[in-house]
Amino acid sequence: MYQYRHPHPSVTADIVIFTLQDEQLKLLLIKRAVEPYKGQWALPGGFVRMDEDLDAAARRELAEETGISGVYLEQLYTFGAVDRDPRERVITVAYYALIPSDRIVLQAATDADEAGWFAMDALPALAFDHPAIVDMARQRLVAKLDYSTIAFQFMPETFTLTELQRVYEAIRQEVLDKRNFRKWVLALDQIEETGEMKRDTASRPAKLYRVRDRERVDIIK
Amino acid sequence: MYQYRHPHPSVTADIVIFTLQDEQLKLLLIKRAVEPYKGQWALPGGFVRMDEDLDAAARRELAEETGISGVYLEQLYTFGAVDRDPRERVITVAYYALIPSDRIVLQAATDADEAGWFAMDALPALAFDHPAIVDMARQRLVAKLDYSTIAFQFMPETFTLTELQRVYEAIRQEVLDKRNFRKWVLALDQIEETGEMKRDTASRPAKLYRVRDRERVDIIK
DNA sequence: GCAAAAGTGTTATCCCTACACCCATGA
DNA sequence: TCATGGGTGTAGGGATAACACTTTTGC
Repeated sequence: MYQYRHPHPSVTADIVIFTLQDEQLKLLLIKRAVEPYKGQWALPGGFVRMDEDLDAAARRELAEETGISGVYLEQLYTFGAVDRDPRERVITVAYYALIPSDRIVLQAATDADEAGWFAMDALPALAFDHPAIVDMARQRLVAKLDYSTIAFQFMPETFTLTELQRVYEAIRQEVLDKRNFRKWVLALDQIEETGEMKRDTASRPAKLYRVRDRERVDIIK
Repeated sequence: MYQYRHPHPSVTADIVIFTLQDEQLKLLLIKRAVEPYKGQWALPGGFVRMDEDLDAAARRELAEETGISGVYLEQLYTFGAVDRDPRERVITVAYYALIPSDRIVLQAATDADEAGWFAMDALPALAFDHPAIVDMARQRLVAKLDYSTIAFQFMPETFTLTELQRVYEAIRQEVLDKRNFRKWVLALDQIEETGEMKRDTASRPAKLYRVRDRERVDIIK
């Protein structure tokens, strides 16, 4: 048992895990195996251990749910309403992560019945205050499209300009002008031609590009 | 005594309290009365109570240190490195607040020896990881100048356009063109003439303005 | 009348937007 | 040869940036 002179809250890390699949923005949810909200869908997350930093806790949860590491992860906001968990005071540090579309294979879930990808416009009912967390994450992502290179984090190793444009269109929910998009994205000077072509389609082959510095997300403009 | 099956961290709320004084961006620090870092300057802050939301904890600390309420307050980031406090695991939810320049009179400090305003370019050594918190708060503030009306939160009830310009210049650390600044700020349609003039100076009187909706911080552009 | 700060417009440049047709390939 | 998506340039409009002199007051 652990004893304290004053009451302490629990602290968890929850993660909004985004990816793009079928030209749709999707996120990973798990079905809760225990009360409260047993059987409902929720964000992956869990308690922050005493010997790990907040970012490390988020990365660990991400790895446990998806088997994925080395992706973009950013702290979103901390939610701490007194009654957000019916059992006890739980403060959650929310993160969001972006998964390249070629790495979305899920491994067997660990502490949940099931896990699955859901399109943003067809989400099931969510447990706790998770709807508010998801909503803030979506807003942050949309905002960052405009002033950072965050969208590249969704792309596989190589990709065509049209594929990249579809990513922007899916997140911003609007169609973009092809010529203007290409001028803009090339002017960013963040992607380069690989020299290869994408040949599998039944039309003219498209040039393949790669991101110059995959690790880095720049603030632009 | 409070007992738990698993260890729990402490959670605090720390606040970076900004104001403008003598055309300088300043922040409020308190001198620590207890170990660790006894006698060093630090951000105001304290434990989040079990029955108060995070924002409420920040507002309470702000009121205790300054006697001020009803000002702009925003969550900044949550800092939770394992060893950021030498005593025990302490996770802090950092906030920043903006105080109008005519409300900076401090009341007697409660749980600190002393409190004082320090110019950003002449800060003393700070306790814990507070330098990193202050740095992030300054960056957030500078960024928000560009895309929100946050700077109005520093202004007193009425003010001249030149006084407003000095605020932007102090935060951005650069001089701005008078004509362009006036065109820009008036086009925002957020301030209006009071009809009064500022007469106390030994030069031509200046028109006084007020903020249309003092409560609100708009995202612009 | 002089010092000190307030107030005021125009022009050039850059960036963003709108817009339509030809090209290379596989079937 | 046809269907499919790939690839390309220009012109107009709006916003931003540079820039200097006159006005009003107190002393």
